[in-house]
Order: sequence, then C-alpha cells, then structure tokens
Amino acid sequence: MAPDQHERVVDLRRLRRSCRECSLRTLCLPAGIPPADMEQLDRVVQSRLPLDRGQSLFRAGDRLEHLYAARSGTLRTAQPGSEGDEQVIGFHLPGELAGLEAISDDTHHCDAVALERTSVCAVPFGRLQEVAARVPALQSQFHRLISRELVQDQQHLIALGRRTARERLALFLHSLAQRLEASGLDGCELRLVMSRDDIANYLGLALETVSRLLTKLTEEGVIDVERRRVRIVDPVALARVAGQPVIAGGTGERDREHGS
Amino acid sequence: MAPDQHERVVDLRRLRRSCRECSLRTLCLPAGIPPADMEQLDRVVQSRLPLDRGQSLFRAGDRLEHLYAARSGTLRTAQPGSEGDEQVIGFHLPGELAGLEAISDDTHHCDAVALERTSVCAVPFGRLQEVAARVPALQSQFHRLISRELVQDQQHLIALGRRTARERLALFLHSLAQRLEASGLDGCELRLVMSRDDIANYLGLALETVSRLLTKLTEEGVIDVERRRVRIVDPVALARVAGQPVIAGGTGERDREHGS
DNA sequence: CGTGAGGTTGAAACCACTCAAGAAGGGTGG
DNA sequence: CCACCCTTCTTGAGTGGTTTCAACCTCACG
Repeated sequence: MAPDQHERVVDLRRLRRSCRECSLRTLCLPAGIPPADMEQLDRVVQSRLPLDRGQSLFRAGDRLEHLYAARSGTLRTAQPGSEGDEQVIGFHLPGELAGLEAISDDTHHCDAVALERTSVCAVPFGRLQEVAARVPALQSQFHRLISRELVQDQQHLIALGRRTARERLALFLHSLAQRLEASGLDGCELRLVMSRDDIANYLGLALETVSRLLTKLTEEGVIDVERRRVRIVDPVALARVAGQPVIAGGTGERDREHGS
Repeated sequence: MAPDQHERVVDLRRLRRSCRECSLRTLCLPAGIPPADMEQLDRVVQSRLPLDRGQSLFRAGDRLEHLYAARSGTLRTAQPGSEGDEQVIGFHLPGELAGLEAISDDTHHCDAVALERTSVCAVPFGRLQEVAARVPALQSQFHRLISRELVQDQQHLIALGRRTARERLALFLHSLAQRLEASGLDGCELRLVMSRDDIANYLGLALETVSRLLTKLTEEGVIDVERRRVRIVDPVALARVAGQPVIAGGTGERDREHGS
C-alpha cells in the first residue's frame, strides 16, 4: 500500500510499465479489455523517451508506422498549407490517440508537435490490427476512439461554421475543461499550454480577437485569465455562452450560482 | 455476355446482388478483399429499398444498429442544434460510409437525409466487426474508410477556418468534382443535388453569399451555373481559386486552356 | 394560371480582421 | 543582479468581407 501510494504521485511521468498499470487505462486503448488479453496489447505498445517542448512526433508526408497515445503532456496537430501557413487541427490530451488520419493512405497528413514535455506510447499500426483481430474488446475500443475523434472534429466543424468568435472561444474553453475532467483533473483550473496564436488558428480567428475576448470574458466574470492560466469562475455562464447544455457535475462541480 | 452488358446500364440502380458484383466494389468496403472471403462480407450486408428524396436514414439520438454505404444518390448528414438550427456536416456520395460517428458511443449524432432518390446498403455494425476480425483485408479497408472520413472532415475544417467565402465555394466544387471522378463519373458536369441553403450551411456562409459567388465565378468564366447544374469551364482556375494544387488529369481531363 | 419554394440581387450594418504601437514576461549575458 | 532583448500578449483605430434585411424573380407544380 505504501509504495503504491508513492507511485501514484509520479503516475503520469514515469516510464511505461504496462497498459494494465497505466492511469489512463480506462480512457485509452486498453479500456474494457479483459485482464487475460491485456498482455497481448502490452507486447506491441512501445515506450518512448519524452518529447521536449517543440519537438515533433511526425510530419505531414511521413509514412504511417505508429499510432501514438499521449500519456502526459499535450500534442498539437496541424496541417501545413502550401505557403507556409498552417491550420491547427487539434490538441491531443493524455489518453487520446494521434495519427489516425494517416490510416487513410498510409501517410501522415499533419505535423504533430509537443507543446510541452510530452510522453507518448507508440503503437505499430500493423501489429495493432493483428492484435485487434484476436481481441474483440480491443477492436471495439479502437473503433470507439477513432469514432470519437470523428465526433470531436465534427464538433469543431460546428464551432467554425455557425458560431461567433465569442461562442467559439467559450466552446473551446468548455470542451478543454470537459476533457480534463474526463481524465480526472480539475476542469476549472486550465493551463493553456498552447499560445494565443495556436488558439486563434484552431478557432479560425485572429490572434487579437482571442486576446480581446479573453479580456472581455474576464471583465464579465465568466473566467479569470492570468497569462496562460485560466480559471473558470462561472461554469454555468461559460456553458451558456458556448451554447452547450449545462450538465450537472460537468464542468460545474460547484452549485449553480446564477439559477436557471 | 449480352445480359451482362444490359445489366451494366442499370448498374447503380438495381437492387444489390452482392458486393462482388457491385460497381462500387473498388471504393467501398469490399475493396481489396480476396474473392474467397467476399462471401463472408456478403452475408452481413443488407439491401434496402431506396429512400425517397427527403426521407431520413437515421436521426441524432438513434441507437447505432447499422452503418450505411451509399450505393446511388446522395445523403446529407447534419447535426441538429438546440434551437432548431443545424450544421451540415457532410454529403455522402456513392461508395462512402455514413454513420461512423455513432460508433463512439453507440448513438447517432447526426440526422442523415436523402437529397434525392438514394439506395444504401445497411451493414449491422456488430456483425461487421465480427467479420473484420476474421478477414484482415476487410479490417484494413474499414479502417481506411473511417480514416478517410476523418481526413475529409479535417479538409472541411481547414476550409472553414482559414479561407474566404470565395475560396470555400471553389474548394467545395473542386472536391465534389474530384469525388465524382473517383467513382468514374465526369467531374466537370456537376448536378448540385443540395440546395443553396445546404451549401451555405455546409460552408459556414449565408445563402446569399453562395448565390452571389456562384454568379461571380460564372462571370469570370471559371464555371457555368444554370440552376442546379454547374459546369466547370476552367478546372485549372477553379483549383487555383480553391488553393489546391493542380494535378494533371485531376478535375481537368481536357487540355489546360488558360496556360500556367 | 395562380401559388410557393428556391434562388437572385441590392443596400446598409456589423463583426472580425488588419495594421500598428505598446506592455509584460522570460531568458541570457555582462 | 541588472540591463537588454525577444517573444508573446494586449489594446486601439480603421477597414472590409460577409451578413442581414428586403424586394424581386422564376421555375415547378397543382
């Protein structure tokens, strides 16, 4: 018990032992796999040395070798344009897979870069398919994860298609909070590891617009911004601005303060 | 031989016999499957009566039972918002799968509606997974298709994020043309089965903007619009406006007329 | 031949962008 | 430890692309 407690503290940072012991096992590929089959997955999943901030995991044009699961830290994926410009596609938090777009034609379509010190597991895609064919629970979970990515992209699409700058930013903060809560962290205290530029690009806005709106939402008492720390002061208001249904307990652990 | 020729004429419209004989077999799920294994797929794929224009295939909230492959016609998927508004997510042409977002949590997140008389194959998802576990080529192809959907959504994302209305519309027409060519049709003669409203919604624009820009592109000699028929007059110019690399042969079968 | 949905065109308003300048960290070297 | 620089972020003013509002057109259909 005592050594176990100690280990839990450095849980996210230590090098991988096995999926079975991973703190993200309920989110990531191993979710739902019977203990007896876990070993098969463990045999194909590879540890990697952590990436430093700015280091890239793969680049557009690279041949697909592995899929990657973020274990700690954050990855940013972006599609480079023809004139040096790029579109940020997504941010990958612990437990989320990266590289799935490459399956379409065995080629990565994005650059993936670590926004902070980031550990990943590398999963050789070919071997993953082999194991998935033998372990139905893994197959199911893999399909769920890739479909979840699809849903996330579609949410992102809706944000870019029909919403104002204000709504987009609120939605971004809201969904970031929700994802953090999904991995058991406090969703009201955000560390924005990405720059204003990244956020703006991701949301299809100008950097200045993001800055202005962060200030405005702070003035309105919805959030509290201090450099790259964002505290969600009024989760209910944030959800309302984001146009999201307010779920009791979801990104709003405290009592509703403003009624309705 | 003679009856075969006759059948080819009504190829897309007749009721399904088997994936083996389907004219879309090189695009859809059966692509790459050895003939010996094809029968296993055929046993789970179900024919459906064609949908009439406006008829819906599934709705947001429905439990996932089947995935669907368009065989002829066009499906529109859209995510309904809280206030009656909706965001069009995509248009599904023959050979493309619909319903993949539902795998994430066994629930459809979109409404899928036929924009014209549309035939689909229904594939019970559970049984598809079973067969995929036994037939590696099917597993691979399924993964490729779902990943392709991801790539398509990401392209759409880029269009909505960083491009002007003009570029978005050009990109829309360009990619529509390319997809038609992928299924062997003439990509320069488009029938827009979707309304201006659908296009505008899909592109995150106002209906009026789409209308104005279609007129403008016609005046400039890039396309020729007549009601719901669009002829791509200058594929190279269209690709350039769309910000897409011009691929010889891709959406430009004829000689380049305007140089460069 | 009327009716209505779908589409076009015009004018005015507005949201977000661009350009520009300044402030606020966070390093780095003296 | 401080001065300096450079990156990142904030704030302001003016511009412009797109939207909104509104009228009109035009087919398709009963």
